[in-house]
Amino acid sequence: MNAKKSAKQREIEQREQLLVQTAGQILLTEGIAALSMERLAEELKTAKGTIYNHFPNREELLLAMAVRAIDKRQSLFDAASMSKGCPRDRMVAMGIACEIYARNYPLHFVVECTVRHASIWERCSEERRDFMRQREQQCVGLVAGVVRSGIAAGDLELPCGMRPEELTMALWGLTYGSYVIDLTSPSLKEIGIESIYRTVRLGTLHMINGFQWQPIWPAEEHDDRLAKICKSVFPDETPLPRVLTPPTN
Amino acid sequence: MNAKKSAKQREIEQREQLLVQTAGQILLTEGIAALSMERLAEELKTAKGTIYNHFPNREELLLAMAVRAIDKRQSLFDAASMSKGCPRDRMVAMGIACEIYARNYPLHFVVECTVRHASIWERCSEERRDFMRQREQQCVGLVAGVVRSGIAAGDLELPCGMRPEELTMALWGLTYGSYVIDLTSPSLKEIGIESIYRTVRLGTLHMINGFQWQPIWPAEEHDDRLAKICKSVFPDETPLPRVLTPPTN
DNA sequence: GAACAAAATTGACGATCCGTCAGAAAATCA
DNA sequence: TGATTTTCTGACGGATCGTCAATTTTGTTC
Repeated sequence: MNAKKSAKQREIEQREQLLVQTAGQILLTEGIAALSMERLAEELKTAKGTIYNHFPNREELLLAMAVRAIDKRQSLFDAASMSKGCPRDRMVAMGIACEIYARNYPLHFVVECTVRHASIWERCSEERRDFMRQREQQCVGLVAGVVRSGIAAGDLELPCGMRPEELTMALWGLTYGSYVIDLTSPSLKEIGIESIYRTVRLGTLHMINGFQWQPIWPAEEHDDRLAKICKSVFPDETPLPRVLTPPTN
Repeated sequence: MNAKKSAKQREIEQREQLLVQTAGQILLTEGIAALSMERLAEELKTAKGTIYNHFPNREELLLAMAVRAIDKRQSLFDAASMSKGCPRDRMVAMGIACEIYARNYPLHFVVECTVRHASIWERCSEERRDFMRQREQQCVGLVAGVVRSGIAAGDLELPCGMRPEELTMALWGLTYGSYVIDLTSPSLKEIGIESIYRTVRLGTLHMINGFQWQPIWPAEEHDDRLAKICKSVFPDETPLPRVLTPPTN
């Protein structure tokens, strides 16, 4: 009985996987406009009603995709937060996690941005929204934890009663905002931005330097340092290229 | 003939104003979902076709609202770029412009964010998109100009061949990203962020400090400095409150 | 394996909203 | 005033959402 039950069960679960996956494919290649329930049903050779059996509406489907995305992000953050080295190196690892996420998992990032929009967010069940909120808080918590360890180590002192979460927020805003603009802004090249990753790396580096988080190093050394941390903390991810200085032979 | 023609003409133009204004009201109070052409027609006691006489589709209406918004933003940036004082003070004025924009013109900011979304952007005419691109570039240009004047004055030296537009981009990402997250993130309070303006001010201040843009001042003095600049550059806007330190009597 | 119950699937359907367009109404002209 | 141009109107076709009664599939019991 259990075996047979799980036969159907498994089929359904498999379809849900396929569903989310196919939706992702469409979203990434043809944009959100092409992602209709009809289209999805057609693609999966099933009826529309069946899809509504998995998700009560389109928004919940998107949020399910977002949960997958934030799972990945959190796993990257986890690795960064548990990396060896001084607190500042761990914070660099956090930045690397973000860059890897934006570079190597474009679908995840697009989904996160999409879900953030009011028109979608407002129509989701409170449960799923709570779930997302929790995850978001956990991510912030991981970064803030690194800030705290920096303070504990005596490497960093925050001004004006600034809380670790507030520094986290500033870094979050910088990275998230930059990648969003890159995603949505028509013509960064024309403006004179060759690589958004350059500006994010330079921006975060100097913000942290501005807070006097020890040890401070100049921008010229950053690529090397980052590459080393990247290799040791994220050995399975495709390594990040240099973007600040040409390679030193 | 001219007088009579412009009678009708004026009526039409007036309606267009009212149209954009009403659309803004709905967008701000009830969200983008409530902003349908039917609803708008009803609100204006006119037929749907008449509205389509003004704008070929919903997206163009939104973009028209966005143009208004960016006009306002640009006027604030203009004032900042032409303010007296050292380059760094002018850059602070730019930050003030952003904060005023986000605080005092919430509709404008929401519209800018909305229009940025692919589903809307993709469906606009190339003319309007070009227009927006141009405006965006002009805004970046204004900020980059202040960076350049800082370099020219010998107050600032950018590392790694960083271009003024790249520093602009980093600041843009930080402010834009933070305000967007504030707008769309469910629960910043719970995370421990009492005011997004605090984190943006602290973040930008320390990033600029990190770049060693002279003169450097500590965070404790920032509120005072900012208030003074705000008062002198934007005398007509409601002044920004202190957010970093309590008032010193 | 047959009869029955439960669960899953289907696609037609009502509802909503977009954008169009032929005809009505209003404004302009001669 | 009558002709012509401009503007306005709302019914319509098309797309998509989400529902639900009917149907098929799956599971259970004897």
